[in-house]
Amino acid sequence: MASLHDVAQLAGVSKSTVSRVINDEYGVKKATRIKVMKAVEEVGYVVNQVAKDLKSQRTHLVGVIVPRVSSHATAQGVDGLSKVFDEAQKHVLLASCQQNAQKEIEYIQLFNKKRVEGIVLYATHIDQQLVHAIQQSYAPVILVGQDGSLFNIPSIIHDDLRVGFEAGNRLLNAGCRQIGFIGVADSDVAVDKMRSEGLQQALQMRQAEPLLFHSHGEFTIESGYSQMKQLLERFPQTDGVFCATDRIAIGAINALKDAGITAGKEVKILGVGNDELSAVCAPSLSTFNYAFDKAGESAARVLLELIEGKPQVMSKVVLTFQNIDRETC
Amino acid sequence: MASLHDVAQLAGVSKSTVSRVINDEYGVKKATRIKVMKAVEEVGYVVNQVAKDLKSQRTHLVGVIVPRVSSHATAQGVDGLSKVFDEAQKHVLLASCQQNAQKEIEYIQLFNKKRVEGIVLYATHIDQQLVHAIQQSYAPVILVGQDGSLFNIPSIIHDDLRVGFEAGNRLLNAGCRQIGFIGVADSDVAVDKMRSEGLQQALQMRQAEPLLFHSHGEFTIESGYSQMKQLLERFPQTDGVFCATDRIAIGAINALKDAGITAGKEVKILGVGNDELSAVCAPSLSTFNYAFDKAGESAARVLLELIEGKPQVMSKVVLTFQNIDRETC
DNA sequence: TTGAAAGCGTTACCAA
DNA sequence: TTGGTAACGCTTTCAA
Repeated sequence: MASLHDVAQLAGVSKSTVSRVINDEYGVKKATRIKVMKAVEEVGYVVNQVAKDLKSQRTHLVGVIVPRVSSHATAQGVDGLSKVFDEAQKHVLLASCQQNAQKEIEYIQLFNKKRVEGIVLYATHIDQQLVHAIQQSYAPVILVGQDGSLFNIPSIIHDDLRVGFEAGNRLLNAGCRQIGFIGVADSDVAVDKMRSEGLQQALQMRQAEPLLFHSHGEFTIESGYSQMKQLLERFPQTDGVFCATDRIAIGAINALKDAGITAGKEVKILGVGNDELSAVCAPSLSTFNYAFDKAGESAARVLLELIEGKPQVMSKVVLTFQNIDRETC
Repeated sequence: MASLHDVAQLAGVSKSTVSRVINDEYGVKKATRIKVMKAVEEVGYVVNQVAKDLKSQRTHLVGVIVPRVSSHATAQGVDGLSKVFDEAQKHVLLASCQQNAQKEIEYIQLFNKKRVEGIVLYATHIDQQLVHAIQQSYAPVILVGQDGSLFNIPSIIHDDLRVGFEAGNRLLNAGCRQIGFIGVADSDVAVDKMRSEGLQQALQMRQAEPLLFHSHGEFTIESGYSQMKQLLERFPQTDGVFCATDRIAIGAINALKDAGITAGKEVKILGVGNDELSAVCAPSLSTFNYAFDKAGESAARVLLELIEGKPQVMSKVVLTFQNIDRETC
């Protein structure tokens, strides 16, 4: 592949001159410019950005780490942040970890070798190892979805405590008395811990019955289904269920259906996320709208400021949500 | 940020020696090795991959260009190809074009500057300009979703003609006589042209009534809804509709519902893709399963072979599909 | 208006 | 077993 050197030779000028022409600098005679441009055409010269990056010590690269891209939260998020980065002329190096938490750390290190200017990390949990890796990172890291502010890692999160609190109030207002929670791994602070805690706070404050159950499963429809099925047997008195995500909630709706129960009548169901699925399923799912695209955009914007060396002004951004009332509550 | 040079100085050895230690080459005295490792720790040395890439003339980078990531086809595809590239130690530079076709070309050029080793392009249409840009690319390009084999661009596609043909047969077998097609932009050969053409061929072969209508819209539920609504007025005799995608089909189901018609009874509906939505909506959507994850994996694998300099053995891979029978047909 | 040379951080070859 | 040096492809400074 042709280099500046080849072009220079063909045009009969020096590399410096070719460089000047390529970069539209002035102070080059028109005749030389044309001569050079012709040579560029002829050899099919394409700038070597790697060399340029090395010379300039800037890569214009940002790293994005996600557990997987085919989830509502991350897909929307990646589109959101791509847009912002694109406008800022940054390019996205994407790593999909296939749910393998160890890889998050490997990618943080890899991205540092690649000299990315910043990293957006969609985490599902946060432990000592991860915190350490982030602190070791030369490139600034911003966390999305989990709260790392305790460790001074700037974070974009959703208001998971309040969403649980709201869920409790919505279920109680709908007349529920025996309320349970279907969550995910308890290492997931945002999705499992905060949301259930908010729910419990609401029950306490309203002096309702304490939480009937809190079960742990996966982020899938199938998992929601099988959990709800088991829970129905153990807790037939259940009349309200708050599910940590919409997909889990849809599984729960199906389990109720199979048991001859209509979600929204005998048992109220509430999800989180406002996944497209929730509008389409039957009965349609009452939920909370989480602005995943805005989360991505915010993360990108905050990271850009950090990259530009602006002082870090916030320790976290907590995004709000909207109640979405449909048929199941 | 510390470089080999700094480490060398601190350890009191030459850069060459440090390089040898870093890269685990043998022929280094144990004592020196330890001395160097200590220095590495001390200055927090991190390899500069940019310099390494320049020196070795290899970036281990592949570019992936998508119209957007938050669609079933691309999200699944990106996860699939990420997995394969990850195993092959390649890293993914992702560009989300926000449906702006001009950007596809810009990104092909940008990626060449960045010296990616190959490019996966999810295209929504294919024109002279795009073909030209691909032919100019030094990095091999593989197309997903559209057939570029006519221009000698290796392509991974779904069997869009046959899916239309099958759709025709399924609708006819279900007793439909007045069949229409709801498509997308007619510049989209794969999704609009091929699928409708297959449908027409089935109608012809079975000597059924010719296609009642062929309308053009967007890839959204809303668009499917508004089109179906209009078409119902113009063609009240319709008893079967093949929709170019599942989302469009779901919009159509809702439009029928609003008109007091049950999809699957008076009017049969068929979609394409087996989007998760199709299993969850009511009535549930009969469709065709497209293996988007496999498409991504295939693309990655084919590209890897090209990168490794293996001869190009195929001009396209046509993936098959499965009929998914649910309630609407 | 142009060119020569140094240097970005590596590796690889040759010499010591 | 180690070190010096050139080279990867570019930009930038200084001199001509």
